[in-house]
Amino acid sequence: MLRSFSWPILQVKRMVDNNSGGEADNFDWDTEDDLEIDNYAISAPSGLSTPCGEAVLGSAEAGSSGNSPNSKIIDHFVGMGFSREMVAKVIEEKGEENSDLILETLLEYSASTLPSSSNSKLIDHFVGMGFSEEMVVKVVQENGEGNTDSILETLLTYSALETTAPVQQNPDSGNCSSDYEGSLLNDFSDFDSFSETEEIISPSSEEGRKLLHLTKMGYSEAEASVAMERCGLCYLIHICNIFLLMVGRMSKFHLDSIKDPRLFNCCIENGPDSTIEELTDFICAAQIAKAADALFPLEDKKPFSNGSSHKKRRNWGYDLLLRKKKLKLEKRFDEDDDVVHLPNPMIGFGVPNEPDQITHRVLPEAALGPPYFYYENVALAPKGVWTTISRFLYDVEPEFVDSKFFCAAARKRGYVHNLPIDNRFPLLPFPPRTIHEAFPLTRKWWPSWDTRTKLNCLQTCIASARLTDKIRKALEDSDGEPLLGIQKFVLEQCRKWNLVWVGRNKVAPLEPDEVEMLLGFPRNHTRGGGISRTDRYKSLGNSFQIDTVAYHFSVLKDKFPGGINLLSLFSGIGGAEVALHRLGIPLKNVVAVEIAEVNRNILRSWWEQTNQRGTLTDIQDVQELNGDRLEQLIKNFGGFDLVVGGSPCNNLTGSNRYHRDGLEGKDSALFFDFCRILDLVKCIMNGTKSMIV
DNA sequence: TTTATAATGACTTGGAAG
DNA sequence: CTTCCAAGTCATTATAAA
Repeated sequence: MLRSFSWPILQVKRMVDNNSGGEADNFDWDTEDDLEIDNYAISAPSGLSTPCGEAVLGSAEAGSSGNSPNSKIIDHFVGMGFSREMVAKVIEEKGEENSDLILETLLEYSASTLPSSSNSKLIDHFVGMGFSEEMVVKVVQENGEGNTDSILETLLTYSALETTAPVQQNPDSGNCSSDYEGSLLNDFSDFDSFSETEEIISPSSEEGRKLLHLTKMGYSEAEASVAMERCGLCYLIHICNIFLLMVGRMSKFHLDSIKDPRLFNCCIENGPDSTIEELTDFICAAQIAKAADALFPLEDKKPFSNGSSHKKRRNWGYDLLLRKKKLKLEKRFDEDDDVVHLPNPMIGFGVPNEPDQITHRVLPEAALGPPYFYYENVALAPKGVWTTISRFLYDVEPEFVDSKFFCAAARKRGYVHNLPIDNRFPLLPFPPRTIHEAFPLTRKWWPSWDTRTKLNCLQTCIASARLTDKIRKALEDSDGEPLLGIQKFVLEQCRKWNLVWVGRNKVAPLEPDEVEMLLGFPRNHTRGGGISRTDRYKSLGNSFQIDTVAYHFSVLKDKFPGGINLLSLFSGIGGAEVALHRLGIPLKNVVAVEIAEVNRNILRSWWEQTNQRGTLTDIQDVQELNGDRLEQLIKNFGGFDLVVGGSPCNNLTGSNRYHRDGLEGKDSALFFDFCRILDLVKCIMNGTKSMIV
């Protein structure tokens, strides 16, 4: 199942490879824009056209809290990417009761703005892969719609051969016979407003130089220069996606809450007059141009001296923005793609004492170390999340493992890493593998009808005393064997809250030290030092399962007998450090980045009481870890051997009923900082190497 | 102000049943 | 094939207590 995992980006890359005869600049940058805008108009409150964070919020609120009774449903569809005007009109026509009908009509209207395409979904599919719309339409006409494989083949052939085909502008872009010209014109005027900022970007102006300088804070020059070798277009898309994410963040949150140092500093340097357009436009243009220069070195060397090419590149960035919107939209009714099938049983490439071990895999070239990297997050994330994570991490297939194969509690996690997978070995002694082994005293009180042998995932909260009391009373009411209904209720709650039997009719949540034991940490690892009991549960619930992670890390023991330099992002209570230590891999230099002070204290005191001989460097926030800082750190001890991180899951996990927003969520978006930092480390280390060689 | 406590579903998946 | 059901999930928020 996992083997048949296919990553669309690979196809894009293949296309670029075929096309790499120095003619890649014939790639159609421009023509899709108009079509896409027609199809997926940006609605006004998306934040691109308003001057600042406060204003963005203001307008969004004005939009959602208006006195119109159906403003909520309008917002719903606007959030899906339709223009407000179109939604309002459709609701007026169809009423607001039947949301399916509304959606259908909206899609119909959107599709009707596509120029005479017989199957817009099919075309969008291939356009989404990176082919130009013209080419796709042509090929579909030639080959028919039936055989998608032959369409893809032909497209690949065309993009390899067709190096001199004139790029045809869509002549109908302003001639669209849609009922929504008003909204479309508005959208165009939004785009036009970007031209006002063009001179800011030009390096000939004072501000331009200042702003240009800012890019260095995130992406070093070295990075751009090796971008071509690394992964071609994939890299460009990567940069664009980071940008898109920032746009998303900016439109969602107050300007004060923007932590990205590039944007933040840009705000400061540019003064309070800076607008969202200026900031995002700058970052987009600068980064895309930078990447494009690395990609197409034969083209104009000066990134901004040619107005039209600059505009093309920039438009391509917005094209991507639109494309991403479209993807989101497609997900609503086309769920063929983007589904990662979790293996059953969830054993990844293999776990100790189980058959079906896989000891060989071929990693994409861009993924190869040094450094080794290891990324972790919840397996059961919303649809598409793991596809995105994998794409951003060099298309490495995630390894999904349930920690119930290592200890007495389940923990379904995905791990994306470039570690070798042969000759793994487990930590010894084995931890208790069943509830009874882990908590022998509970056996006496464990009823026969509670058939659990493993606990469910250890989370950050525990059951209330009222619940356990309720269970006790329900059981005391029945004499002897409780009624089936009672059994069912009790068992349901026990599974939900991981309750164990501690007395007659008495269930209880686990104690913090019991959680420590299950997760493989030393007893009292999180105890004392000023942390509250509530926060212990929270920190532990957010941590690695040591035996699982150590099993994956075990292959490093032979490779680094003299010790390891570790960059630990989102290090929490130090799961990675503890795992390596328990494997007997010496820790030479550890840079741990962790936002919570209590967690940093826990790691620090563990470091001191385990008599570590290396050095531990604390950093508060991943977003203060920029290129300069990393360059300095890497210079100090010659590079990192391993970069580990499990970025926040709270916007991905099913437990979150309030803000399960996916990778764009406030906290889970920090995943992209993991990517950014890993990128920087790779580039700096490669740069250093080539200078030495 | 910090900490503890209690109340609060949605979404996805796999598999059985029809 | 579709429909239904069971199971599971690194959580957030409001409020009371310390």
